[in-house]
Amino acid sequence: MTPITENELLDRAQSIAGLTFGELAAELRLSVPPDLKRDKGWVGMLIETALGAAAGSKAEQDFAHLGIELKTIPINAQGKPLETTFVSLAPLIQNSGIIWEHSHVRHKLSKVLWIPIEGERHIPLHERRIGAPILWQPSAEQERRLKQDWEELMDYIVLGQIDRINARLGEVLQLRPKGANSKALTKGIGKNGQIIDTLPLGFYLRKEFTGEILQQFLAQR
DNA sequence: ATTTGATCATAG
DNA sequence: CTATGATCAAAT
Repeated sequence: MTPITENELLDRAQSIAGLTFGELAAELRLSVPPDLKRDKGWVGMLIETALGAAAGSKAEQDFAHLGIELKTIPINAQGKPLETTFVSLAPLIQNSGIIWEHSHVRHKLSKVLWIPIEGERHIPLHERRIGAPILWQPSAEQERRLKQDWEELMDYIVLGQIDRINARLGEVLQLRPKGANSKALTKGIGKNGQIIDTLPLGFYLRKEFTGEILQQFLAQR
């Protein structure tokens, strides 16, 4: 049952707020793993299922007809993010001519339904609770910062400087490995413009940025 | 204690 | 491998 309207999606998200993972999983007849060590995406799938997102879909956004991307975000008791947020893989080849306006990062972040979830490891997984949903669109200033980082990071990639990339670059957006392990390889552009084997990289939002989003909405409540 | 780099499961 | 969903854990 996929939500037809934005309000329907929001209502459904509101209705699961306050539930524990155990309670929601029971309703959906899903089993709760002991922890997330081997099920890192379990909470995301749980929430997707509960809200009617197409499971395992390859679509650009979870609710493409609504133009909305769904993201869970683990928070501590103070409401601050415990992890960075993966956005999308970075295009390491055939990327000349790609501009911010047409980027996957911008598209995915154009409208996000954030579901804060309790993420502290001392709370048993089945007892962790789901928070109130936040429907967010980047402000002009937030998008400006995202664009600035994206352009800086893409320059490294396009100009054959992948070897100089690390997670310290970027104010709000960073590039980090995104693969099965450190042996997973993909094609990239080398120092002399040649094709090389290199680690796949993904764009991630820094915790400070997502923390700002959460605060922005807490302040208005 | 925090951040960077590494890693896990699944579908196609 | 790419893309979905992310968190783990070694290094700092």
